[in-house]
Amino acid sequence: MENTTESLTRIKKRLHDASYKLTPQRETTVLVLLENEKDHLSAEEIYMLAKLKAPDIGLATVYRTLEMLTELKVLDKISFTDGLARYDMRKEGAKHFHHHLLCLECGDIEEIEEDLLGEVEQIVENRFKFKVTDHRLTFHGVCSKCQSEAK
Amino acid sequence: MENTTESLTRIKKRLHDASYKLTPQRETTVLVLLENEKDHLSAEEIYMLAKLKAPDIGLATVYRTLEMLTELKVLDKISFTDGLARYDMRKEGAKHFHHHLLCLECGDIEEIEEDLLGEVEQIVENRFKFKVTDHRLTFHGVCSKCQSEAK
DNA sequence: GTACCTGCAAAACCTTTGCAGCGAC
DNA sequence: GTCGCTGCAAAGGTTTTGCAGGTAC
Repeated sequence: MENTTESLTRIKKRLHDASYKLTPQRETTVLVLLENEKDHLSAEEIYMLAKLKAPDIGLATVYRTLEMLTELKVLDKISFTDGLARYDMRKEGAKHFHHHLLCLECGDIEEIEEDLLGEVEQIVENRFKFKVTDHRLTFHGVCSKCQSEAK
Repeated sequence: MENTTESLTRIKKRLHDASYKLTPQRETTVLVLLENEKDHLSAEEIYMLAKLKAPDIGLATVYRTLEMLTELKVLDKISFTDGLARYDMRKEGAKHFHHHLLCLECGDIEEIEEDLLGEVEQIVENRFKFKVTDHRLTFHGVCSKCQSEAK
């Protein structure tokens, strides 16, 4: 598993290759994302956490950084049922966006790393002549924790 | 294939069972949805089309109707990449939400009726002990039309 | 009369934009 | 000095809410 320092170095290089600078504000934002990789934070939440590290950071800068990182495919932008955008780190080398399990009872979001759609994508490409470049897959249901509690 | 009158009757019954009235405004909104079933309309677009049939209808009423229909599972609310909510009729008897193919070049959205996820859902249920009740699956890529034009 | 529904306007909310200033080179 | 980046405040766009009035029963 890649650690935070390695990830940061990799992202730094990504920005540099695209002629963006890794300013202190951008580094802070990226660190917040790396330290909360599993949390599907919203822009506002990222801003709040960034403010703890760098109190002078502005919300607009966070939005601009998130937009830039999404464009560079460091991040994926996704919206679940509440209608506001959330941001999710794309794993190193991941060809596709990972899947999500959204629990309708507790709201928890679990991630599935492995790509379960290989075969399904083949069907889509062949039957619909649609060239797949990425996907969004979220299952809605009840997580194991809520299932046990319901008993 | 179910026709508009049958669908309207079915939805009318759905509202009645849930103690909602099918007011003229609600009927207009439902008709717009049925007549544009393939178009993934936004609330604003639905409002515009409803206004052609009933010029006095208010935007808030349309929003309230859409919320009610979503709650009754007559509609599914989904947001693609542009961040605003779009509404999609759930097919009669459909257990799950259908899939979408979003073309990144022309923005067109194609629907896939058949459920391609049966096996994948089994894996999710068994491996992650997650009880699946529904899903959202959208493939991003290039539609057949844009592929031919690119040549 | 009561309960539900409506249109309008205002408010709330999330996100983007304009702009003056700052900093690296 | 130029160019990119920043914070702030304002604007923009979507959705929700408060409220007075209307309608069905």
